[in-house]
This record gives sequence, structure tokens and C-alpha cells, in this order.
Amino acid sequence: MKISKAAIESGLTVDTIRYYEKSGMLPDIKRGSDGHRYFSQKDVELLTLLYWLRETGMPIKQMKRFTALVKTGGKTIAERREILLTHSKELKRRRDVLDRCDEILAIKIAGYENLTENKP
Amino acid sequence: MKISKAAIESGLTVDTIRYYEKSGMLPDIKRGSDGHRYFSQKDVELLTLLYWLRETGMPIKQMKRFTALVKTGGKTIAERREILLTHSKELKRRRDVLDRCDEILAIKIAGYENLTENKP
DNA sequence: CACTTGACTTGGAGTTACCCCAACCTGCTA
DNA sequence: TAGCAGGTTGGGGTAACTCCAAGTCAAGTG
Repeated sequence: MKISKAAIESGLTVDTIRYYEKSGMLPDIKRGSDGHRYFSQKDVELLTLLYWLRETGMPIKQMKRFTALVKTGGKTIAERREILLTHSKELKRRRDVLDRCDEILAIKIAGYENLTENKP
Repeated sequence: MKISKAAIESGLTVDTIRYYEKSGMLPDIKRGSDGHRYFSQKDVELLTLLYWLRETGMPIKQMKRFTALVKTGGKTIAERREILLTHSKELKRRRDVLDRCDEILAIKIAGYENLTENKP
């Protein structure tokens, strides 16, 4: 499929996909005789994973480490798995941050509640 | 207290506090005769709230809207409350994203599990 | 008293991860 | 044949910091 469909399927934008390719973190993407990129199903699967990793705050640098391993292939699975496991822990940390913030907001909002109507 | 203590207390960095002040989203911070900033307890409370808002993804633009209201004071409480409530909903959305990503990672990792030991 | 140290000041350059735009090319339909 | 939709590249712009150089000032030390 072409880039705009790949964008829709993966969640990334067209621009971001091109940016990812330019910065070397995609495998070689096939080109048609018209110069257009053609994405295989596997390509799109990778893009989708990248979308989720980025969306949840993994820095590009680390994503590059991951995709480099994907490009290398075979024997790198243990290391890839390690990266994803680490990120999963990071997700937990981020959830804790969200929860903590929500508590703070709740307190703050409750504090406002007293002042919305009755104070001069 | 001075900027480095304010940074520790709020969670922000010294640079970020200065950046926030320069971009006009802090109330007037007192200066000593030496030119140093001196933060009141209220200042630090605001900084702390800003830390949490930013940490959970509120864009600076919206934080400015909020702090502008804080500066204006009194009658803006209902609107401030609205902003925090909206952000609280945003937190929920973000948590869903994290959860969804965690599911995807779990599947991916499980997929790797089969390949770590036994495949050639 | 001169000197060093450490915490602060400003202005400005650099970074990350995009986003947008102009100018151009290509294949298809009317 | 012309027009349009959808691609291409290169390069400029943006958000939100982050880091650095060069300078100021107060306090402590020999």
C-alpha cells in the first residue's frame, strides 16, 4: 500500500513516516517506478508498533535501537524483548504519574469548589 | 526561597522555571537587591501544579491560559476549575493509551517468547 | 585585603520530534 | 490534452526545553 494508507493504518502521519525513514529507522521500503513508497504488511506492522511506542513516550533514539535490531533480524529477539519489557515498566511509571496528578487535580478542584459560589 | 530550592520543591528544573517566567506565565517574582529571584510559598505551589500539568502533557499554551487566570485572580475560579476538570479527562484518555499500548507490548513479547530459545 | 567559590544573572545557540509548504513529477480520467 | 489526485524532495518553522558563556555578587579563607 502507499504512504497515505500506511499512515491511516499505523496511526502515524504521512510526514512522520517520511521523517522516520529519513532518519534511518525503517527497513528499506520498496519504491514503485513512479518513485512512490510501497509498504508491505510487515512494514505497516512495524509502523504501528512504532506509533504506540512513540505515543507512550519512547524517545526516537531508543526506537532507533529497536528498529536497528529488527533490521539485523534473527538473533536479536532477546534484546528486542528486553527493550519492550523495559518500556512496559516505563508505562507503569507513567500511569503512576497520571494517577498522582489526578489526585492533585482532585484536591485543587475541591478547593475551588468552596470558592466558586460563596466567596465575595 | 531561591530558584534552586524552588526547583527541587516543585519538580521543575531551574532552566524551566526561568523559561516559564520569560514566557510570561508566572506572576511577578520578587527580586532581591542582588537581582536573584525569591519565590514565596504560593509561587512554589503554582510551580508545583505547573510541573504536574506539564508532566502529564498539558501544552504550554493552555498552561498560559491557566496562569493568566491565576494572575487575574478572584472571579476566574470557575474557569480555572473548568480547565483542571478538562485536563483530568485528558488524563483518563492518556491512561487508556498506556493500557492499550501495554496490551500490544504483551502480545508482541509473548510472540517473541516462542522464538527466543527454540528457533534456529 | 585579595582571592576563590558557589549560586545566581542574562542572552543566545542547540536539540528533539515533528509539521507545513513550495515546486515538481506521475498516472488516470474526461 | 488538460486537469486532478496523490505522490516526491528540500527546507523552513515550531514547541518546549536544555546547555553554555560571560558576567555579578556574597560569603568564606589565608
